[in-house]
Amino acid sequence: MTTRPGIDEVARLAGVSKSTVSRVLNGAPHVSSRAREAVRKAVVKLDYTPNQAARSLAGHRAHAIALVVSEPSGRVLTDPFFAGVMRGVHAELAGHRTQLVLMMSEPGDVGSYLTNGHVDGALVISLHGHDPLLSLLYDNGLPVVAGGRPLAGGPVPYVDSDNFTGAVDATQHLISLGCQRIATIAGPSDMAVGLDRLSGWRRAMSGRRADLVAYSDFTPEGGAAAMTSLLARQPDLDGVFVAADIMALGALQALHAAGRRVPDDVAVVGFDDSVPAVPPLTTVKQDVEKFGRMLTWRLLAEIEGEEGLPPTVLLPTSLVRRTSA
Amino acid sequence: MTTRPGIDEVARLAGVSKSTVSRVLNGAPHVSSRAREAVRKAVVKLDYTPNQAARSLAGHRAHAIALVVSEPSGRVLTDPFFAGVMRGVHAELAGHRTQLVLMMSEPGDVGSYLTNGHVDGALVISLHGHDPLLSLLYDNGLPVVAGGRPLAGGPVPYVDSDNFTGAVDATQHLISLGCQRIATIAGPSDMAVGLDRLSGWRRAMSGRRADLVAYSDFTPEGGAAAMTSLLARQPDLDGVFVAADIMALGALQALHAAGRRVPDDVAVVGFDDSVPAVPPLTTVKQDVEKFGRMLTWRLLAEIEGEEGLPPTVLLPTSLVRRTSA
DNA sequence: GCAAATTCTGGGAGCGCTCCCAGAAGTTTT
DNA sequence: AAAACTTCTGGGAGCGCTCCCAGAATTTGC
Repeated sequence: MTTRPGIDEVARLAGVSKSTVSRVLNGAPHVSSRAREAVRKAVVKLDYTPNQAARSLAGHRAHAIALVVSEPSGRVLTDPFFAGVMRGVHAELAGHRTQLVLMMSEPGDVGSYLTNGHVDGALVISLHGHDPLLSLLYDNGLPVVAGGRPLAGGPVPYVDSDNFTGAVDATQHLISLGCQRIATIAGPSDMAVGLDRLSGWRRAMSGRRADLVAYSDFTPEGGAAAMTSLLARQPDLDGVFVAADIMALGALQALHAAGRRVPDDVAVVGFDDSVPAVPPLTTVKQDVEKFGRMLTWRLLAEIEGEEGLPPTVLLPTSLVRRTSA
Repeated sequence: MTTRPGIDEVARLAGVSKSTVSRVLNGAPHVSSRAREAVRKAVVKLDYTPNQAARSLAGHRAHAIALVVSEPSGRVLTDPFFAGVMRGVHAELAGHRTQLVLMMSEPGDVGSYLTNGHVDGALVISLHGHDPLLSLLYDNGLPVVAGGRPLAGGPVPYVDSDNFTGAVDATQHLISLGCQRIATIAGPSDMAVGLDRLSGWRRAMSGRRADLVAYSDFTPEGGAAAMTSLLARQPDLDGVFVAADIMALGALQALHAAGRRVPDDVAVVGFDDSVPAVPPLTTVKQDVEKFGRMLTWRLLAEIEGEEGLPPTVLLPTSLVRRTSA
């Protein structure tokens, strides 16, 4: 690796000063088109890439944002939801000369790392309960956007799927199918996504018996266990709304093991449209990639200091009919 | 956000010089335990975090490594394999004060970005065909480790699962079950992982008719299509080795749609142990998290300039018996 | 005991940029 | 035509660290 060209080499080759090169690089105004062109050529010729470290140090901008996964075990990574979001984040970041730094938040020092100028902003997803991380960041003046409604409320802007409406649609579909005893496998009650989908189910079930609820944890194993216990409580249940496809996978296994046919004996509706299954799941589709893009767009806008940004963005969902219900 | 404390504030509070603080921070020798202790206390009291940008600039180290996903579409992100690897990378990075920067390699400029000092090394995974990226990086003197054997060969160190042996085991299991007409759904032929698993199948099939091969692309849809075509060619096939669970999911759907019972009519063995399915898949398990850890360990060691590092690390696999075969 | 080695410490010169400031060049107004 | 702007340009002072070097404190050898 030969020594990298510096900004002064570019300046020399282009016949201008460092300052002018810097202006061109940062798209600042007050540069003659002749100078701009000369710099452009020099940059290409030398294959020059500005040194991020120096830029950050001098410019007080990190040129990086953090994606904080607030999950001790790091389990979320396996989640197709997470993968989709990350793809969206990446897509939106393209062309912004901004790095994506990935963090897991188990160690308590994440907060101070983030508030200490290493990143220009943070995306926080998979937030549980009343995690103080969000307000810590917010109070320190770091631009933050939450992925999924934070349970704690507060002034932090967030992007979320319309989980409530999605769950209502899913449940109504089950009802319209003629199901009489409809259960639900809900997500963790310390996350808004779990609560909101459960609320949707309750809303749609109003006027009916709505006590067949099993809480679980967004894992296939958890879904299987929940299904088994539901079956024990109500052997003749004929419909179930599972608050995540990933749990539905487990539920399907449990149903199969218990000798129930899907959808003939029990109709199953999932949420996420994230995994293929046997039989193919009827599910509530959410556009996770768009989710990631909105999240990132919102954060970048905040960092740029744009005015009048919406505090909340709710993305629509849609029911996808397949075989399971 | 109040002004962050700098190294000189720490120095002042600890009653020593900047240099000494720097030494303590970097674990350099020749520091009295008294000074070390004083600095430690000051750091805690001020909640001091060193400024990465300044460290990088002055120290000629980026304190960051890149995880390069060499997949145009970014599709890999959805793959449970990728998620597991990333978890491993993260785990191994903990305590190394090193950032993980995520990159997709579609734009051609990734190479020059990487070779221009923004990262201390790179992990390249999901490499297709004879992608020139690896040698570009290697030739520029950047420490690189490939995740999965690079098809192009060359001097770049790599970490891989023992795909060949795993495939042999899977196929032999099918044979020991008494299957007579064993097919395989292979991965893409421009990736070593696809080729190696196919070789394993061929090895185990030696002496038998081994022409029931369908190539696919590590997606559920592709797996379904491959299964369908296989069924058309050989309606009475009774065993199939699918080179990835994610494809097996699709194959299972196709089998189901064609009215075949698994495992009674057709026994199915997958690879990866990455997804739950109905019926639960018999599959070749590989420890993807360990994969990520090895990858990272190898790269960090290379960056540190350790001697006598193994050019290649092969991780063992094991057959997990479940219901599908 | 003193010289020589060894461990420790502080000073200060950069790392490669950005950004402020003052001045040069060019344009419009009176 | 000079005055008053406006657009452009270069110089140079940092940003907060690391690392080299020389000097102070301490230990060891004879």
